Amino acid sequence: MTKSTDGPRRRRSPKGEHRREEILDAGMRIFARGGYSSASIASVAEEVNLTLPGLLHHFPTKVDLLLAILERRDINSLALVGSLDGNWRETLKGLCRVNRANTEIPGVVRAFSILNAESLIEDHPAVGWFSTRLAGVRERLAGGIRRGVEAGEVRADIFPEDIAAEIIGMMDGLQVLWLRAPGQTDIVAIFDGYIDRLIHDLEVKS
Amino acid sequence: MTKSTDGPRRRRSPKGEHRREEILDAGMRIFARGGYSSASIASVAEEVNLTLPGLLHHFPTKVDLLLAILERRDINSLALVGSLDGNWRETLKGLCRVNRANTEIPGVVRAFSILNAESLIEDHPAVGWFSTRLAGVRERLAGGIRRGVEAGEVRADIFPEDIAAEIIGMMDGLQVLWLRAPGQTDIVAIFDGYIDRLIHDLEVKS
DNA sequence: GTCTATAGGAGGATAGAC
DNA sequence: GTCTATCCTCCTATAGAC
Repeated sequence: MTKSTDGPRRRRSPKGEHRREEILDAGMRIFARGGYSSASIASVAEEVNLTLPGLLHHFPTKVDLLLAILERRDINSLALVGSLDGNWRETLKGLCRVNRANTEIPGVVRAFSILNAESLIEDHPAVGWFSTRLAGVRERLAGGIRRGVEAGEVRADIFPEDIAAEIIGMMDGLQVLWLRAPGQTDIVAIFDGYIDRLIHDLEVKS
Repeated sequence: MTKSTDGPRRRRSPKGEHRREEILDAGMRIFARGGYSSASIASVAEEVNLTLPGLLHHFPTKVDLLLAILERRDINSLALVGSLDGNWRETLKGLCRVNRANTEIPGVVRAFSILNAESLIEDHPAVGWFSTRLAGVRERLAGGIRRGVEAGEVRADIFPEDIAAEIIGMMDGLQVLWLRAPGQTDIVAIFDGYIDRLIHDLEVKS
């Protein structure tokens, strides 16, 4: 009853909790360099000055480590997801802010870009997470656009789900281009320009 | 002088040449399932009813096999690249045709989507190929749009390189979404709709 | 909570016969 | 051109001491 209740909180000692966070940070860095399958958890252990068994005490398997990293990302991005519920124009502008903020954390973007494609592999441990996440973001985005249609602000001859998929595809695709050639890709200007045109095209002409 | 001249042609026996093609096809299928690093060349050998050393006779290392697959893709896509040189509107419509044709070969799209992101990894054997390819396609695309500007058909206040990057990002990103949820993503309709709006937005208003 | 030591397995590549 | 047999390296994970 004291240990088997594995809720989101209720962790061990403060020191262990701190170690846990360190390991998650290091894991993110390692996965950012090589994705999941080609990365070794031994290198993660090395990054935090632990031996391999020492690390495995906190995360029994490599999959556990990956899922913990993904889970933490979910929690951290709740604030951003919250911004998907207001006015449709604000929603799209919010995505521009997310995109801009992402340029400050290329390591995180890198890890998730690689993991995103890698999770297309059958039986990859992250398939579930990315599928669920995609469905959720797409539904929220489509919902925002749909409310714009219902409010008479957005053209009624478009499909909100398709527009949502288009936007997500653009964000993800641009990130890969940006990571490959950062100096030649002004991802902020490109995405802002795209969203500006999209807003203009979606608006009901007055 | 007879063997050391390793030009693009000049292969061994007809039977060997046939085997070579079989192996490349099988390699594509295997990489489509798991990308490069998590795939084993032994499974490729199994697909063509060869032992591992038997396969390594044709491609000495795993990297050689990967590069041969990429090289062949280059040759096969020359026809498509050729279509990037005409009128800017036709160029963009040509991309729609490529996108539509891609829905017929999900295996190839899958392999290249995974490899594309995987090659972001430092020292990945495919970095060079994807970098060169991206630079080439982007330059050709931007060139087409630039000629549209010079012809007075396209607005002069846009950056052709940025628009080119935007389009490539959209194509690549949509492919990942489509591969993850094929039934819920009408990639042809979405990309066609995007290109239609883009053409409209780029046109100089008359 | 962290260590040493080690089991156990998979994958890439080579040597040499046919 | 294809095989059998083998080597070596790297990785995940476990056992058990401190």
